[in-house]
Amino acid sequence: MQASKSTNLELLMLERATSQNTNQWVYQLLRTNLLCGKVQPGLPLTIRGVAEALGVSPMPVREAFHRLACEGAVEVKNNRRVIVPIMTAEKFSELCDLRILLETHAAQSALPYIRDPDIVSLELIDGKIDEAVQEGNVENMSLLNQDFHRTLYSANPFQIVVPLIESLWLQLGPFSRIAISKLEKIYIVDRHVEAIAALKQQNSFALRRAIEADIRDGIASINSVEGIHNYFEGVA
Amino acid sequence: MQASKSTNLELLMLERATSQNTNQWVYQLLRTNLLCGKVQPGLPLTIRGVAEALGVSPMPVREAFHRLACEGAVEVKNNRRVIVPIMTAEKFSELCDLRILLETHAAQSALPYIRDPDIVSLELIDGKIDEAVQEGNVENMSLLNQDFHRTLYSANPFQIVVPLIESLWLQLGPFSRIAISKLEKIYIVDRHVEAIAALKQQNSFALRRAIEADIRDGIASINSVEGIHNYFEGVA
DNA sequence: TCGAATTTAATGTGATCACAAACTTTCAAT
DNA sequence: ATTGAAAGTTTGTGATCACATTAAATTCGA
Repeated sequence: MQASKSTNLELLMLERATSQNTNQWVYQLLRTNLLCGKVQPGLPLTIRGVAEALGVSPMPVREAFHRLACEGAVEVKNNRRVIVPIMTAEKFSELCDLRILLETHAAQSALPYIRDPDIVSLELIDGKIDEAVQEGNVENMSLLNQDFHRTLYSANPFQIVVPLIESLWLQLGPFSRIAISKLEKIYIVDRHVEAIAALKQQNSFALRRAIEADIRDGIASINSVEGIHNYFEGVA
Repeated sequence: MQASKSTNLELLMLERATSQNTNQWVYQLLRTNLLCGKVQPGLPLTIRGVAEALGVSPMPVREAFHRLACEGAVEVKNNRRVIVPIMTAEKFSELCDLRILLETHAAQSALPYIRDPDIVSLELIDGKIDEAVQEGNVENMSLLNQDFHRTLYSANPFQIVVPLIESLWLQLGPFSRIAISKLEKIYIVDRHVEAIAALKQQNSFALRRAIEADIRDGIASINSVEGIHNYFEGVA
């Protein structure tokens, strides 16, 4: 009768699209929860625990774990226990460097392919972000922000880099969520508006600057959190 | 009695380390075969086919396929058929750009952590590469070359980037193999030696230049292959 | 003889099960 | 009370199976 001991697992539920099979649904659901930081670093995950929580057999969960592990989204310990990785200062620094490196490249590669409908989409997303900010909906803020960036980079039909970037987001997600939740208020210089302006002007340099500033702003606000360094490494 | 029709599948076999379980063994084996290009683009892969070839149940193969798919190493078609992806000119160009971007970054990030034993390891690997070149062993050439780069970048204990780079290698592997096999003779300016020299001097700029040159040499030799463009996209 | 429809085979998916490794708890001995 | 081993539980792994979907082969009709 006792449910799986895999701690109290709170997951953001997602509708299961009719087209996607159980594998994909479970994977997407876990992925989304990691991206928006719904699960906290250090949280142990068990196959049977998640399977019960989702009402599926252990099989799709097992596969999802392995896929997420190879993206660095979860960590398989020597004991073959799976946990949400714990952030270190060095990892955080490296992840931020790589975000800037890859995302500025992705933005510039996408620029020649940007058309008016793309810009409309981006402005739509940016509007939704404002709503999420006003509502204080942190999960949506994260997910929509990622949506903005992904939409921009994906304008390049030959892009290879988005999956790499998403891997970085996955590794940053749970930690970032902690930091953001501790932010008193979220001050925003809307770099997205700057980016959209650069797109309209086909100004590659301004685009790079806007994207880099956007990322750096996010990093800065995380670093500004009082006592954030306590969340590096030392979690029980 | 009829064996699985998944074409004539020739795989480079790997010893199964006592420590690794079936999952890991199958994954590593397929991964290595993709990295060194032992399997050719467009080749359809079936779970049961590979499982029979390896003498394991379909389960570990299924998991390996999904993991490789999320690394971009294999492609899951709409019919949920799995094939080795076919290269396009645009993908190739983008993959090369990303290699330079990420690997020069990785090298420079690793530089401060390089110690004498690391250099010894690199020189050892470089020696083995020369052997492989003289033997004309293309698989070993690829694998050892990757080994050299991976060893260099991994000197940084906080590196995040190696899995991203390996994803690029995986996508380039099968295509590169075709190109290399068509090369009359392999001319080599040994950029590895230049890189090692830069490491010894702790010369960050020279290191970046050597790594970039090494990658560009590889690209150039692929592009120099007569009629290589026929292997873009149009494979039956 | 060729093409469309039906049948047959093959394939991926997801669930269940048996097993071994790892972790917890229990209990006795110092 | 503390330490140690042993029993019990939980967990990941890998194999097998039933089912739905898709590809291939065969058959039937024009």
